[in-house]
Amino acid sequence: MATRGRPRQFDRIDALDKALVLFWERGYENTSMSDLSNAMELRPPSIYAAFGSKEALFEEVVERYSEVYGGAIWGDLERFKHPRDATRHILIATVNAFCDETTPKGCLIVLAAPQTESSQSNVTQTLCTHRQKNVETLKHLYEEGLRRDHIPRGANINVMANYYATVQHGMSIQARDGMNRAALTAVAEAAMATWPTLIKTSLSSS
Amino acid sequence: MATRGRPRQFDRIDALDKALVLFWERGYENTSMSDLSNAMELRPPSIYAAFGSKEALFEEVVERYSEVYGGAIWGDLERFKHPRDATRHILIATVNAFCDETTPKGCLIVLAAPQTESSQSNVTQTLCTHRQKNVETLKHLYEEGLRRDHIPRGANINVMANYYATVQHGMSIQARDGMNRAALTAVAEAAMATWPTLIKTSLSSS
DNA sequence: TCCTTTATGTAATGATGACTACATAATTCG
DNA sequence: CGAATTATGTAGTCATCATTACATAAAGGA
Repeated sequence: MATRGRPRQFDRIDALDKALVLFWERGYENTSMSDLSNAMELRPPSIYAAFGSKEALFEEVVERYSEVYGGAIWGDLERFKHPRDATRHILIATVNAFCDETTPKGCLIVLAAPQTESSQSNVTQTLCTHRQKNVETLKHLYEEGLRRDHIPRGANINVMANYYATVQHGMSIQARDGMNRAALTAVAEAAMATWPTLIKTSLSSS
Repeated sequence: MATRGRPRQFDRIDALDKALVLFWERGYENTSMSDLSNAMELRPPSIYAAFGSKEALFEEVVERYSEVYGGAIWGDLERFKHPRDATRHILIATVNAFCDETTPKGCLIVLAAPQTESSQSNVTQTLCTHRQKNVETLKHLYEEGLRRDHIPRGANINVMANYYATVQHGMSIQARDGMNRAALTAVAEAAMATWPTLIKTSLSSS
């Protein structure tokens, strides 16, 4: 894009990834521009020139997080023939991601900002939207399962999607609170044990 | 205690409850002393005289929240003969609490502060401890169930406690994200549908 | 009544927050 | 080379944060 002028003296993606780790560890509010400046090894004007503002930087961090870390969980679900297998993969990949020793525990999308009830900031809106997107992904997965007769007609796929999303969100809290891989795996297996009952339409509501 | 001196001109509990609502809605970091001063209708010196500091005020808020709102969920579980019924009560009472139109959605203990990975503040420590306490309560409930043969020997009660705690934590996120009562109830029922499988010791790990 | 004690209100205080003005450096274009 | 353009570093700006100094008010004890 910009071919004129002094070239940027740092790798934009490298810097973004350093900001990502910081936001992931500490959350949005608890990470200051001063912290970011230190971690990214950049002076504030360079950060502002490259990313615009703290909020815009965070938005980019969330996008990158979705691609890099979300991809391992939500990407390429088509390879699973059965939606049950896809769901199990989602939960197990979640455990793997949340317990990776080289990254902060739990999910940035869930943990980076407390949801304020009133006067929603852009940051909380962004995170909420991303969480909703995952619920939608689950719904589409189960709609496809209905179409292919892997899930019986009459099963409440909204409930199914909400249920597995709820478990996954809860796992972020637990992982950050220190629950280990074995325990989280057991929780994932427990959630999968519900599958046969869940698809049997016995449950009410939307 | 203090019988001498000018008497306090406000109700300490009233003021605490007003602070509670604010912290519940906005979280710890997003609530300033200025906000609190307005909501509590007190000047900062009165707040500091009565509560010590923002952090100490928050600690008291968490205690009161546990008593008032936690009590409806975790209190008096002995009245249930079967741990399954107690667990169902916990989840349904959770839905009722999270969807009460007169209070903020979800749980203060889960939502009031993002868990920072490194350099844990006192606030995040306090909240983490309270969450762990709930897991312990579930464990004791299931230990008692084992003793009374309501849960078969060999069932992994740690997994059970972790699982239901995870679902409950996830429900906070979902409630704050806007999930309605019907949908949350369905999630609670889905979680209860796992019970028969959960007690059948088929699941591994701790 | 006067002294001690505690509470309140006004108005700071110092720290830290996000962000930027400005001078300088490094590049491309003509 | 010189002009235009973009990036960087220094050193700020202004707002807001939690907290408090100080003067005053309201109570009990002697």
